[in-house]
Amino acid sequence: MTTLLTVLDQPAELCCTPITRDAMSAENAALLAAKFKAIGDPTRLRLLSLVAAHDGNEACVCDLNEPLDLSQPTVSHHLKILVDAGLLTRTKRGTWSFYALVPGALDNLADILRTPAS
Amino acid sequence: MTTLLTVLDQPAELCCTPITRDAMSAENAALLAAKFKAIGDPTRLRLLSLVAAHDGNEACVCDLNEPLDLSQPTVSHHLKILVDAGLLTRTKRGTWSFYALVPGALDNLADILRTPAS
DNA sequence: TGGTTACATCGACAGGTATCGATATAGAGA
DNA sequence: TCTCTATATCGATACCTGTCGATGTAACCA
Repeated sequence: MTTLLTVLDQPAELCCTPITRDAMSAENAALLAAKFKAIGDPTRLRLLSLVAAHDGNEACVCDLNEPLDLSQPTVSHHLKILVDAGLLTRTKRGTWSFYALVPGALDNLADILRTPAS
Repeated sequence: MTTLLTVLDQPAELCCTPITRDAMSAENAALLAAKFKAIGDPTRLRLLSLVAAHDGNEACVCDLNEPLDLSQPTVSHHLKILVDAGLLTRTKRGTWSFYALVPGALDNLADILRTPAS
């Protein structure tokens, strides 16, 4: 009886009473699924990877468009989904938009997946 | 420059050359996204949680149907997706089907999300 | 053999999503 | 102000997905 899939994250969003054992509530499941769904897409995984590979975990859109072989609106669409999921932040500097990893966001998701004993 | 989102898993599926730094390849992204997509659904997250909450990380379908408030075919559909993603295994004993966590599967996904330095 | 139980599969349908071209917006520079 | 560049948003479309009732299947039991 491992106590898997606990909910420890989302301190920003006022929700999610932590469950340390037993099954996951429907509300927590919905909130977590939204985040995993955001990274459950090849393009968005690559975008996260590209951002993480840059200095300061931050990248300009101009650096993200070319390697993906997708139209600019499509890339912008995926970036918006990652921002809405709380995984990236957007900062505008001049004409350029910079996307950065939200510190700890991916680690929080990792903690949920890790089995204690295993 | 963190070396995030490396690919360490899928030893069973003959694929995925490990990338320890730099951006993720399209092939790895597709394989990983398929797994994250499987857990990117509230019902499937709850199913994983229910299975993990049972002794031996194994549960009978009869124990999984009732707490979800979904039809039996729908639950069966979600379980199949989790099996296809390599996260659960199915074992038939008599009339009953038992689903169990694949050892290490979720931990491998967690490793991919974890940022080294952070 | 026939019935019952447990579960998977099928077919259909509604809603979601990834993608694109076209367009809007907004900042920089002349 | 006018233009150019960078990016977001819009509208449309094709495809995917979650859900259900109906049905198939296989094991157990009488």
